[in-house]
Amino acid sequence: MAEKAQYEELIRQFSAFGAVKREMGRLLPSDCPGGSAAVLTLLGRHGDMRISKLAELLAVDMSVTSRHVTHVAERGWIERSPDPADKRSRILRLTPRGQDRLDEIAERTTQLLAHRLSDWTDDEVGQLSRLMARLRASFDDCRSPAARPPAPTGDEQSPREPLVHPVHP
Amino acid sequence: MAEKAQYEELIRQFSAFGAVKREMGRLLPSDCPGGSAAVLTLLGRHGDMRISKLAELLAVDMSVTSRHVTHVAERGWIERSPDPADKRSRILRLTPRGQDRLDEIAERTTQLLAHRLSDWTDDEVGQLSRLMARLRASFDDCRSPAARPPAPTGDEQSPREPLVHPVHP
DNA sequence: TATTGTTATACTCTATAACTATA
DNA sequence: TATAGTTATAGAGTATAACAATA
Repeated sequence: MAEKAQYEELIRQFSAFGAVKREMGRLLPSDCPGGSAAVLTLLGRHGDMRISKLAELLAVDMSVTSRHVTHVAERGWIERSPDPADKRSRILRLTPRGQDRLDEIAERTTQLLAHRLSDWTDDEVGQLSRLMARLRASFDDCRSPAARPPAPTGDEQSPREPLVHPVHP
Repeated sequence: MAEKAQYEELIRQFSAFGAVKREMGRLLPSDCPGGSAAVLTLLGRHGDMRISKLAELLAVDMSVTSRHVTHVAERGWIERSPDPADKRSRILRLTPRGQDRLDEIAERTTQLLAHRLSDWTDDEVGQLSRLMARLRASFDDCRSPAARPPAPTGDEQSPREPLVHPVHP
């Protein structure tokens, strides 16, 4: 348990982080805003899924997810095929063109980070990653305490499902 | 210099951070959205200043800052007094009512963090603060390389000016 | 001419609520 | 009745550009 002044300092850092986020957003292609990029990234990382699952990973409302998905689907970056197990659902899948778009975005963003964080050590980048993952987990845990395993205790970080989506299926 | 996979992981954490930010925003009073809270916080931390300075600290365009300032001024939380040294400018100052509002917001947000991060050590909270401050600095440095001291090298964190605004002046 | 600040406009992201279709 | 998804609407944040007043 930390002191109040430390929390206030942390909150200021949260606020200032917006500037970093906006600079990252500025290098996205104009036809692929942040929401679309997030959809492509999560589909590339976790593989095919339905909208409700994507909404959970994005941590936004399903209605928001639906709009992002429509945007990327209209550009041919994903396909929505019917779910044989549930006719209400559709399964989202990255298309080859979507994978290309994702690769391009990943290339741009990692280059920006490599440039900005050129004087950071490998370990420092890892530390920031880990702490931010844990921060997200700490907030998630409090959201639905009943729907989670008893005591996570450890440092569990990012992906709950390290699935890898096959490139160009 | 870190590996590409590490940067990609960090980018995913940046994206996921939005959920934390939104949850923090949800506990703000409805008449004091995030932009207004940021104005009050920075005025409380750095003391009286003009809009252009505030825009720099917020790292947003001055037009955006102007709107936020108008919002808080309309509610009597700050005063805009003429700058004797430059008739184009006005000096922003927190009012007692603004200070009360700020205290209330700080109380709510620190309580939320204290609850969510109850199992974090003092040191871990400090680490995250430091790394996020350095992240922001790394991005700032690249924005206007000519307008900065030659080689910051160190871990310099948050406030460039640790001024403290007198409470209830 | 350059700078400070304001306003108008447009775009992105988000949540809530109402709705359809299916379970 | 409950759930998956869509759409309409509203609100917050931001950037760009045009503008006024002053330096």
